[in-house]
Amino acid sequence: MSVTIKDIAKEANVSIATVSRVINNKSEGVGKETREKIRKIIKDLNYYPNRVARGMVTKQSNILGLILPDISNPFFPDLVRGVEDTASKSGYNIVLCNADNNKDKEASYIRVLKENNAAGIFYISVIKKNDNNLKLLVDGKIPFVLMDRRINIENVPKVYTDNVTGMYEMADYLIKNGHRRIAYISGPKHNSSSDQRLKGYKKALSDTGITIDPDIIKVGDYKLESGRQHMQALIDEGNNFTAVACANDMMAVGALEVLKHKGIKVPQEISITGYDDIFMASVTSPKLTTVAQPKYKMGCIAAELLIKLVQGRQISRKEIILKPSLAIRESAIKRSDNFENCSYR
Amino acid sequence: MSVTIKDIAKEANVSIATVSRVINNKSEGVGKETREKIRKIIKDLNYYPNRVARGMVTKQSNILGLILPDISNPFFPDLVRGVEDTASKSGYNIVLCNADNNKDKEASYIRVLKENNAAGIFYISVIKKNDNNLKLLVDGKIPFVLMDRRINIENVPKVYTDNVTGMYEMADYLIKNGHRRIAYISGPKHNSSSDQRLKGYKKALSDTGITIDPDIIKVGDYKLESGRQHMQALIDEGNNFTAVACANDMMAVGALEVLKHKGIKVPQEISITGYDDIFMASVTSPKLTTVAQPKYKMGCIAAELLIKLVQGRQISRKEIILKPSLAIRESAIKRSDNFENCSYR
DNA sequence: TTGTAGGCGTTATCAT
DNA sequence: ATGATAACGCCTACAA
Repeated sequence: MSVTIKDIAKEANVSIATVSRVINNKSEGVGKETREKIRKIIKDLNYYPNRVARGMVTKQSNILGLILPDISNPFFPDLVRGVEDTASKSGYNIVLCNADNNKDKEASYIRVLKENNAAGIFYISVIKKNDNNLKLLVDGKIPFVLMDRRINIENVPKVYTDNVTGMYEMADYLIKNGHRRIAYISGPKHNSSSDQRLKGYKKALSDTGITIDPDIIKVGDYKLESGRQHMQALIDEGNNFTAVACANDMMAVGALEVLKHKGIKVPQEISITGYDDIFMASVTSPKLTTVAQPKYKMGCIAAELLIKLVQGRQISRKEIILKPSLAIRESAIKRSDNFENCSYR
Repeated sequence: MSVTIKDIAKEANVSIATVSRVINNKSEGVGKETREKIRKIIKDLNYYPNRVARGMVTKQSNILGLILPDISNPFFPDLVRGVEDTASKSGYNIVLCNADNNKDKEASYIRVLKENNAAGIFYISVIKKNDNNLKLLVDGKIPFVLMDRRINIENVPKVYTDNVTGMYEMADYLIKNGHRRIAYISGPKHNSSSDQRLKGYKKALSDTGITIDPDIIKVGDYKLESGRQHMQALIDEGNNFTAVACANDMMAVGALEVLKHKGIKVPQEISITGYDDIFMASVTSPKLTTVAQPKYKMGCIAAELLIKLVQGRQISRKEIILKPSLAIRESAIKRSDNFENCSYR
């Protein structure tokens, strides 16, 4: 049995109310001497307050749930670190919930989180406007912030990066480097980030008057293997292109592999780009040119937001859009003029 | 305010005791009809039990702390996933604690975890026999298991992989491939896994009668940059070697980069190996030959262990040693006979 | 300045 | 088969 407020009270010959006062640093209501004495005893007995009991009466807790698809996905650790670092600075703990984008798992986590009296929830998921889990959150009156994905739901705090602009700028960069035939390996359909990025790609092309050719747009699933497959297909089908933009780094790495395996020189013959700037992007060869998201920062900001919410403080903006930036490295360069004679044709 | 057991009781015209009985599925003590009625009301009112309150009386919680250095380190996500997956299957939640191997941070997390009445703790850290935080855990009578590192402390449950054997086998593999001059880039000193791996390397060499040459043993810090630096140094100092074994993949990736940059062919001129088999190892070019640890499995096993402990059940073994295995890929091959004429000499 | 007592949502013991 | 009630550790009016 651990030491409780009662033990301290008994030892100090005061009431538990007095002890409680010094524990909570109530500035008034305790004599200086008593305070000192109690402090000493607390230390001697190695007492620490029981947050669970405290939570019962204050209706608060320092537990924040973090629901995300999968911590093994290299995109998330940085973001999670950001969340955890700033949360812990304010005394909050993070409960990790890997839900694999599975609605049932998410619902189950939400429930357990509620049962545990979690103060708030970070929610990273493929969410639709009328999502049932969203209702769970709203009806449960539990503060939450949506992260990473741009979702068209009003009145719900969210923080994400501008995926349209990110991919727009990347495509634009390719175009400015002379590329006209730019293949695209997209993420899964009906996934907001994926949709947004595709949109950015298309917009950049049409803004420059380049025809969008469905033949060189492939739909992958954000995983490495699908990058391989679609790169393979792109080549096998005899398509004509000098660059390929991938909707994320994983697929770009897969695509790069295929290219190298075929003896096609990157970036001399074909330029290739990614998205996310996961750590791996900086160690491939050639190093991957990609779109960097401020992942860690996103985590920090989301945490600050949620904590304010939890504490009932005002938040200035409900929607925070972070700017992505290009990480120009080695995998994309100026189109070579004699690309017609590329080895792969 | 959320629905409580009282609301259910009132609605059903029974006492809270009865409601409690059906909530906890007590087989006896409730009439069939009453039970049905209560079940329905629970559903209708969308009631869920408050675990915090329950914990107050049962002295239990479903919260497990996971103290690790840094989730951003690519080695950990898989392991964490293993922990979380099996924990959640048994209804336990994981509180993530990134402590950066910092004793104070760890101590602070341990404290908060105790305050939150955590049921148990996974502890991944560079721990010494008389570590103060260890005492905190033991004195606090909080069940915990040590993970990942082999630590020489009795009577404390631990699960880790055999690092000596892992590196022994890798060095042996290199030797069997004709290498005699095998450089080594070690992890930091006084780090158990690092020490063990170095030990394995040395043992493999001496078992074969190969002289250990301190000149080609460098001490890094497990980070990519130090792999770069020491590879550079190895070459600059004009050392003679045909292979270099690195104590982890990160450093191997850094070393590989330097080699490629210098135009030295891997593996034709120099073989290189890593340790850990993080995802990245499978996408470098050449793909990294490395020592694979069953990371996910380690997480699962540790979780099973801790949960048993928490539930007061018997555990069969206090120390579980997992076997590493070689992941033979492309970065290490047979020593070429004319290595004397390598381009880098 | 300090103490008393009620209550937070449950479980568990003991009656009925 | 059910109900009343103490207890878990703490906070917080309200009283003294």
